Amino acid sequence: MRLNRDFYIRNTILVARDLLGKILVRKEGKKLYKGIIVETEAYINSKDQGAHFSKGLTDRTRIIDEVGGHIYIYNIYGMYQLFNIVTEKKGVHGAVLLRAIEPIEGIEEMYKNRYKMEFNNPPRRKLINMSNGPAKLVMAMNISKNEFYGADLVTDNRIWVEDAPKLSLDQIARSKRINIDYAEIGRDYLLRFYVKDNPYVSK
DNA sequence: CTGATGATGTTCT
DNA sequence: GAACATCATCAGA
Repeated sequence: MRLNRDFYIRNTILVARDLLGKILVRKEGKKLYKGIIVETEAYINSKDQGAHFSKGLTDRTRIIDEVGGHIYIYNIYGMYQLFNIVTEKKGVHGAVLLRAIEPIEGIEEMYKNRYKMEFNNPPRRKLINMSNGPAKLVMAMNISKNEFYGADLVTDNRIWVEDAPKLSLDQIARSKRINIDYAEIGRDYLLRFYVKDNPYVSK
């Protein structure tokens, strides 16, 4: 079952936590890719200097004004794109960054997307490296800003999130977010969530 | 295994 | 002109 609007329009931190264990599904023609979401980060209100929208929206971030469930993708470091899910009601700003997934279906195709190489008995190291980071999972699932900026996970037929049993709190760990040391207010917030002991969680 | 470094170009000041 | 929600690669231990 696809997650519906009600899931996404809640408090951003709850959405970030509850996305753990859910299944990100990407359909590309006849190919189907699925991965368990194992790591997320919440970006919250205007006091959170780590959030791109802390000083108001720009052309890059305009979609964050939309109702929860829309996709916010942005370019970073010239060569990468990061995937976020807009949260909260329309007009309330919040987003969740997906930082890692555990591939469970379409693995060989995802491997080709990721490495531009045939899947041929690869070492475990390379399987883990397929999607254990925010830009890596975007490459594995062949998601691009051009095609997916502003798409709606509640209605789109190329991408959505499937429900799965809720994880227990003792399966979930929490920490500071990665690489936002520049944010004097916000860098110490415990807004990164990940599945304990899952090998696909980023290093 | 760890830490350092360079790649690369859009966005914002 | 600087900053950047990252990754691959390489040197050293």
